[in-house]
This record gives sequence, structure tokens and C-alpha cells, in this order.
Amino acid sequence: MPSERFFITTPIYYVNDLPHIGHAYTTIAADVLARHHRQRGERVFFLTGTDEHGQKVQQAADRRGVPPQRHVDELVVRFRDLWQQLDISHDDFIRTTEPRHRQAVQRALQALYERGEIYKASYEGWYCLPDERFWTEKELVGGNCPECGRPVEQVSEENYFFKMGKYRDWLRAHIREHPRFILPESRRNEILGFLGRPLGDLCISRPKNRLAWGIPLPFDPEYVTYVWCDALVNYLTAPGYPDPAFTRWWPADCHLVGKDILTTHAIYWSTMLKAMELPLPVTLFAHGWWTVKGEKMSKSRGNVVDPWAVISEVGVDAFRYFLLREVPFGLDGDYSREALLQRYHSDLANDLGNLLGRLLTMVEKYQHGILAPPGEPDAAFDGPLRRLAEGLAGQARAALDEFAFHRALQAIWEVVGEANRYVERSAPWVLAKDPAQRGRLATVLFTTAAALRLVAVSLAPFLPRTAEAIWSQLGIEGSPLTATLQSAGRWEDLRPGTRVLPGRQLFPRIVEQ
RNA sequence: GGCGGUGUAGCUCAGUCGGUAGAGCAGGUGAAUCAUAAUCACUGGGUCCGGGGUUCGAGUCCCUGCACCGCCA
Repeated sequence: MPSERFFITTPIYYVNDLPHIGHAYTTIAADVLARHHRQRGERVFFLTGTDEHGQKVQQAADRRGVPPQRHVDELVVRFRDLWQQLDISHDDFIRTTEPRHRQAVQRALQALYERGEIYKASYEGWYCLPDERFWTEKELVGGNCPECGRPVEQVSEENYFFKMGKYRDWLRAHIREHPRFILPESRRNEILGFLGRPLGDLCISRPKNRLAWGIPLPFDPEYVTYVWCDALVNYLTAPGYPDPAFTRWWPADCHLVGKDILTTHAIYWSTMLKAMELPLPVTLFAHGWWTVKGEKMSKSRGNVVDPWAVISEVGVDAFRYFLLREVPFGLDGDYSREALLQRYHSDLANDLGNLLGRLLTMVEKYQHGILAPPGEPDAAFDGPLRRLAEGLAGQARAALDEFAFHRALQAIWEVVGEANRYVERSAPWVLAKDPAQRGRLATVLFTTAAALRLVAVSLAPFLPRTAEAIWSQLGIEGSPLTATLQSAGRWEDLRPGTRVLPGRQLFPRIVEQ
């Protein structure tokens, strides 16, 4: 029985960060899956948002001399704007400073407290202020923070702890019994390896006098909630927790995360849910990172890719295409303008754009712009393209069920390639010279258009604007963005007699000045 | 240091149960002219990282060395 609903999330992004290619990557991937599942006719809930508490936000606000809330209110706009620019179709955008979230976090913590899952203890360790975390003596590198290299200070304080450690064996068993719980498999093995050693409890509080910008613990107002406990709960808040109706969506079908925060999700989040007696998400997928010309992206290198700049040069769809086509999801990828332009020209402009262009021109020239009814198809000649196009949706679906975005796109381009070969073999420009071949010409052009229509359907979750342009230029009514596979996924759904409307050419070549 | 992974054509990578290697892109030649000089056809003799072993036969299994990567310490 296929699931009738699909709940997918991105992480909530730290609002203090400038949105970059990494944020865009996760969010675009989630968007494609959300759109794809809508196409299947499922009820979809696609959630993204921002993480707005913590020391860095407080410090940044202090430096600017503005209240933290005002600070984050201003910063969140950048994310909202980028998602709009990237045609992200999220159903909800959650901010951890919203009242609904504060309420959810407090209810969750209260529930854990009442169950005896939280205790208070004295904690002593070396604290790194910028990273907001404790280190043990052994972990320090030259007396400094092993993560950022900055000096640490010794701190001793009372804090609240979640009894995470006792869930270790249960969690290992859960991961072993659910092969799709953590993907890709290599990451699953890493987590199992991590769980091979003892698991400690989790400090879930920070004294208010040290960090005020957070959600107060419901059972002790002198403390605020540790940022991770705060952030992870967003996945419950958005569907409505603590209102029991949140189970309309929970458990999530998929949490997409970067590989850097997999452990947090796989271990902190899973054990928290278990302690609350809530079901676990179906899949945690950890994707890879983007380097830039082989180097890690960083502010100091000055090589951070600005998504807005990329969009303004090549357009939204080309950016979305590149990110998901260039690298298998889960592996690291390398970004460069050269690689982007290569994909842009060879795949988008030459293969796809040109295919639509040549078809439209031929319909204009040979059929006065009105797609004529096809003649009797020649099974041997016209059949292969049709069969390939009709199998496309299934191929794409199978690939996306495995988060193999690149394979789904490959399958789409196999149809595009076959269509180009088909046109070449059919040579409509020759048929057009012979009045006796009108029927045959009509069949060829119709067959090509029908294949292209189905290409647009499967392409819609990836490149919404392009899919829509293909449909409208072919003169097809409706939109591939709102159509379902059931309503528009058949070959016969293309009606002859449509007036083609050549518009702006898809993916014009980018010529260097 | 421990555990795991990777190393295949110029580049990026596929190679299922072992039978003497494939795709895309780039490059070369040609055809065609509907098209965004786009498309299509033809063109790939690469120690499948090195060394040993098992086998009638290994990129594909085992051991070992090297290089790179990930997680942990």
C-alpha cells in the first residue's frame, strides 16, 4: 500500500548564516521530492525554516545594538527571498522564535521531565564560547577548542541532562532492523560504528545568565534549552504538536540533512522521540557537500557561491538542474562556473532546448502552427520513442524513491536523446517536400511532441519553469505543475489540433563577452 | 591509532551471480540543414593503483603494499 501522505523536511537553517549553495542544495532536493509526490497524487507537507536562538545570534544582535528578535526578523528575509527566487514550494516555514514553537518545545521538555527522562547534575568542562559547547580535557588541542582553535574557558555549572545513553542498544537495533532509516548506507554504517561505543547523556540546558536567547525550560526558568533540543523539535511543531492532530503528518517520511548534522539527527533526535514514545521518521538522508573548484567553501577563502548571482546569470532552472544532475545525492560535489556552463550548454541548450525549438519551427513551417492529427503509426519506427517516453515516469519514480536525483534526470535525458535521434531518422524536412507524405509527417511531429510533453511532466518537479514553458509553447492546456501523473501522464493526453506558441527559446547559449 | 570506503578511457563515473571492459562529456572525421554552429552517424586498443594468491578463467573473490576520503579517537 503506497503511503497517501508525504512529510518531508529540510533542516532549519541557522539564521545568522548567509544563505549559500549548501542551503540551496538541500532545499531544492526537498522541493523536487515534494513536487514529485504531489504529482503522484499524495498529500504532501514540505517543511523548512530557520533556527534563530543561540549565542551567535545574541552576540550579533548585541554588536548591532538591536534586540535579538529584531535582528532575526531582519535576517530571516534572506532565506525567504532565496526560496522564493528558487521556486521552492514549501508548505510551511517555521521559525524557532515563533510562539507555536516555544510552546511545543516546552511541552516536549515537560513531557520528558515528567517521565523521569531528565535529571539535574553538576557539569564541569572546558567551554568554547563561539561554538557554544563543552569539551573534555582530552579533546582539547593545545589547550584550545579542537573545532575552531580558539581558547576555551573552564566552566563548572549545574545543568539538566537527558538520559540518552540508556537508549543506545535500542537505537542500534532500530537502525539494524530498518535499512532505510539512515541513508546512504555508508552513513548508516558510520552511525552504527559510533553506537558501538558507550553513549553518554545529553546536556539539554544552558544557564540563563550565560545565554539568555533561548526557550526557557518549563520546569526551571533559570535555564534555557540547548539549541539542538530546541531546533529538532521544529519537526513536531510544524505539524501541530502538542495538538494530537500533529499525527496527521508525523512521523516524517524524510528528513533531509547535510552530512555534518546526521549524528545529531540520528542519535539525539531518535532517542528524544523514543523517550517521548513517539514514532521515528522513516528516513534520514544525509547528502554531501559542495566544494568549489576542489576547495572547501569558506568565507576566508572568499569562494562562497552566491546563489542569487548564479540565478541571475543562468536562471533558476539551470541552477536546480546542475545541483541535482552533476553529482549523486549523498556524495560530495564540486562546483565551478565552467562545469555549470558545460551542463547548461550540452544538456539544457543543445539537447532539450534545441529539441523543442526545432519541433516548434517545423510545426510552424509545415503545419501552419497547428499540430496535425497523427497518421497511422509505424510500430517499428515510432514505437521505441513512445515506449521509452511512456516508461519515463516509472523510471523517474524508481530513481527518486532511492533519492537518486541524477538517475531520474538521466532517464529524462534518455528520452530527449531518443527524440532527437527520432527526428533525425524521420527527417521531417524531407517529408515536408512531398505532399504524399503529409500523414507520415504529421505522425512524426505528433510523436515528437507527445514525447516532449511527457518529458515535461517528469521534468516538472526538477525544472518547474521549463516544464511549464514546454507545455505552453506546445499549446497544451493546463500546467504540468498542477497535473498529476494520473491526469496527464498518458501518451494519449496530447490532443492534436493545438496551436503551438513559440516563446522565448529555452536556455539560450551564454556567449562570453 | 581504530573502523569503514574509494582508486576503471583526457574529465566525471557505470560495471549485477567471476568468463579477457562500458556510458556521458571533451577531442577527431563525416552526414544533414528543421533548429540555439544546435542535431545525427562513425571514431575509445585504457598495466581496470602496485604486488602476490585462489580459479580453466578476476576489474569482479582472498592476502598484502601505496594513495586518497569519511567516521571515531
